[in-house]
Amino acid sequence: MATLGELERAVMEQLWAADSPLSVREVHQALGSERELAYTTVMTVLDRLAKKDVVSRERVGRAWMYRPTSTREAMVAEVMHSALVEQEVDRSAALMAFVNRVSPDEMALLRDALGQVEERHSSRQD
Amino acid sequence: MATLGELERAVMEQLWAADSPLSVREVHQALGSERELAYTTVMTVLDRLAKKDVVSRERVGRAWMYRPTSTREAMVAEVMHSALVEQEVDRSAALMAFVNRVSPDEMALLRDALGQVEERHSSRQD
DNA sequence: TCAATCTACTACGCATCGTCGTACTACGAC
DNA sequence: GTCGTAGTACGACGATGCGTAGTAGATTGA
Repeated sequence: MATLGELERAVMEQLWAADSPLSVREVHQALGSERELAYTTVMTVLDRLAKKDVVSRERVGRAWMYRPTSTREAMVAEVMHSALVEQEVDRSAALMAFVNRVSPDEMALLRDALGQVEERHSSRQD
Repeated sequence: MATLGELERAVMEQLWAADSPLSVREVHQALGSERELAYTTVMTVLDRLAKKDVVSRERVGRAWMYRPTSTREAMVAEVMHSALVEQEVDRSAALMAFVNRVSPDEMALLRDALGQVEERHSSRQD
């Protein structure tokens, strides 16, 4: 579930960019500006994404409306975490390597995120 | 490069567990206790890993000796980071989601790692 | 010289993904 | 009520990656 194909990813872009569920036709048209694809190609991809639970769908009239099951950021976090908790890996060393690897900007963002979450945890005990 | 197959992963386990480069035969024997594989199967896998630059090899006599190109932890960090820097993703939100997702233990480790790296950076300015 | 060892190359089956066609269904316009 | 259009369901094909292994050829030690 971590790795989507290229077209699958492009379809997800559209769904994430939209603020409401999209039909196959809408995704097809949105992709149309970048690449020419058959309508059924988009349909197949959305179908596969639904089978992988990456998107969910809901019937509206005779059409299905598709939306992502989670935000892009949540998916990224999921990939990051699943890499970390891989068996046998030394998490401490892996996190050290990770922190060493990020840019200064990202490190600052990480520090902020850590601060916010820890603050939230402590304030929950009021 | 992020996703290795199951057998590829098992081979990497052996290489990471060893403290020196291993020959095909050694990897084959090391795997032998868990699963029965043809010698050439292991050879093929090591060959593919070398083509992917996940391992490097060096000739010793008529045989090749294989070793990982990076530690397991560095590979994990790499996967985590490449997920984070994916185009278009809101890094701040992704890092928030990540921090929210880890266990308390992992959060403590993350805080330590961040502290160590930041301290190292500041002390470098002496 | 001969057997053992090692590599290089090829191959096959299966799963996934990009890509699409065909067949069927339902609904609105005439 | 029929017919075209929009929509779905399902199947399929080629490429690629991976698990798996066989065969051919080279090299080396006895």
